[in-house]
Amino acid sequence: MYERIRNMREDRDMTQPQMAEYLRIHQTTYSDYEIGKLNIPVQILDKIADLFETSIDYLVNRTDVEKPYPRKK
Amino acid sequence: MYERIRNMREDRDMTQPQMAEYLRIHQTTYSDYEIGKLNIPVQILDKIADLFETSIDYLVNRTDVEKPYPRKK
DNA sequence: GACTTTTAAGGGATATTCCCTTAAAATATT
DNA sequence: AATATTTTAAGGGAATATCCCTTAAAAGTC
Repeated sequence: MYERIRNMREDRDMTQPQMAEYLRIHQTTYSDYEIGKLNIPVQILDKIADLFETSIDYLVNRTDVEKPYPRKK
Repeated sequence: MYERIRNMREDRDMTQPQMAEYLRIHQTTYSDYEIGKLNIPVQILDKIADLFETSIDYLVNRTDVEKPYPRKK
């Protein structure tokens, strides 16, 4: 379901437990997100976009432009 | 909470019932979103970004660039 | 093939969601 | 400036979704 997030994670050689720790959630919850079993809350997408240096729009397949607009604040 | 969404809606002279109809949810649910009482699901943000011709990143205050990323597909 | 690492299924207590009714606030009309 | 109308938000509850736990299944290593 969220192929892009999975691919970007693997590109960075990160495991689901590592992602879960960064996001402060359980590994199985993270797995549920990647699979698309659960909706990913925007707060989580926000953190993942920061980590991968991209936009939420890219993560959720709204655009093919990977590079984010300048980060606010 | 989601000042930006509220402001963009008002800029377009749209009411909450109109937004709710477009999103196919109840007006009170939409109000809950704008106020920040409820988390806005990404599917809803997606539709709002389309309607306002901007990005999810802009809607949720990740960037100050209002114009949307090139739309996919 | 056993061992380790990584990912996903099953299941359940709890938290959240969404909508309903209704109230309050804002705006328009006379 | 009172009243009617429109717009927005509070309270509350049934239904749903979430998150995590345990455990199992894949995938990778020796």
